[in-house]
Amino acid sequence: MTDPTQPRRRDAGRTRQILLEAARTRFARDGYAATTVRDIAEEAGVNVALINRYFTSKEGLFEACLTTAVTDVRKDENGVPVDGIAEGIARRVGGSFDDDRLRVALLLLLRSSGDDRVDDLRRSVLHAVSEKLAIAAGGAEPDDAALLRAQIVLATTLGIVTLRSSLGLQPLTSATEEQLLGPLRDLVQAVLPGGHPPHR
Amino acid sequence: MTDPTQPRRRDAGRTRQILLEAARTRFARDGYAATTVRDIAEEAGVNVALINRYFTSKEGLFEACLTTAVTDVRKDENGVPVDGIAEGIARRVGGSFDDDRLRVALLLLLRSSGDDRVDDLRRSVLHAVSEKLAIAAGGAEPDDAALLRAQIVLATTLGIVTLRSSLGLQPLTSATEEQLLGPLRDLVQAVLPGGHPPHR
DNA sequence: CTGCAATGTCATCATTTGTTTACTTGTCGC
DNA sequence: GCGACAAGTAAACAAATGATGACATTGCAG
Repeated sequence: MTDPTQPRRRDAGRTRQILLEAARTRFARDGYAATTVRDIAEEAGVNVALINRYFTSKEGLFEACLTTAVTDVRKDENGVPVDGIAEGIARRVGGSFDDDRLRVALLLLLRSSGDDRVDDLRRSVLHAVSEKLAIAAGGAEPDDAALLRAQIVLATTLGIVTLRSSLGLQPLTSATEEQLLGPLRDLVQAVLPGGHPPHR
Repeated sequence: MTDPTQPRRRDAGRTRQILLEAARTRFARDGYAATTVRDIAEEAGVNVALINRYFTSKEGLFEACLTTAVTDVRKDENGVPVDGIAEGIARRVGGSFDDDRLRVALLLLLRSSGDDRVDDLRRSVLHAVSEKLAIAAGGAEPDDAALLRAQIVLATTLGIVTLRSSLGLQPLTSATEEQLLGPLRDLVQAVLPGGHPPHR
């Protein structure tokens, strides 16, 4: 009675991936504590016990999600041209749906499970991102002032993603990539060194 | 055996306030789901059952917290001069400890309990803030483009508060109000109308 | 085909969490 | 003082949650 057209098999790696995917979206959207393992299992269409089988615990699953998010962000960093920082941010926060994975990754970096070690990971990744940003804008090894400016731009990016995805604030949420580009260009040019002279 | 020097009395209003205060900080720091009523009661030094007595439920307590946050934000809006927007933001996100109440209020506006009605409140308040900001910058009734720019500045503000309080990202977290002022002045002047010409 | 390891399911457990109920203690008008 | 009501306490409950172990099923090596 089983459908022979479907190549459905018992594949541990596949269900592991499905679980990871479901967990990523739920953790990113609702946060760690508000997401139950049963929620994740149901969204994945998978038995609850498999979470503990493949990831030891809810904590372990969250850490695995964060690891994939870190990978996504790191991979994305490499595609950043020295110029076009504003364009990159606009695409990342407002881009089409197929870029949604990166937005989920960014949201995940804002979620905490309470585990100190995992929090250190989040912090270090965001710090690395701001460094890359500062270098892309300024060139050389950035000092604290340049890093601070880069982190302010990063704060803008994360703030926009948050307000769009979890608040639905209008018109920000409906703004297209093109509509975001103008303001973001002004912002990046003014805040990061390399544009207009920073101090008057 | 009770200490007569202490004017300690059974004061319903007082314990209600203590509960509210404790709940505000916990909800703002850890989020709704991650905060238990027992946590709040312990931090307040008060019996758990009193939460339900005075606020009906955990939801009710959260709503009360949000109401105080809304009041704080609304009150703060009035003190905003038409110029000095950047100065205001710098003071709000990086100001001395006695201004901490407003930062807690801003964080609370980012926390969700899952209740749609309360979420509408959060949304409407943030929308009102961005409107005030757009008007302070542009003068007249803002169109969508001006509103969008104001909301981007708001996103920056909320992003900075988040990265400082819940991530401890350095050097952003240690930056003083004065150190934040420069970049924020550049940012506000470039993003909001009224500074340099917005489109080149 | 057959055994056996891998994969998945089911039932259940111990805690935690929000809430309620019955009770005790303090406060204040009289 | 005293009694009635307000304020606070303690115990307990039901539901939810993360986790576990025994059992079933699949699929592949031999």
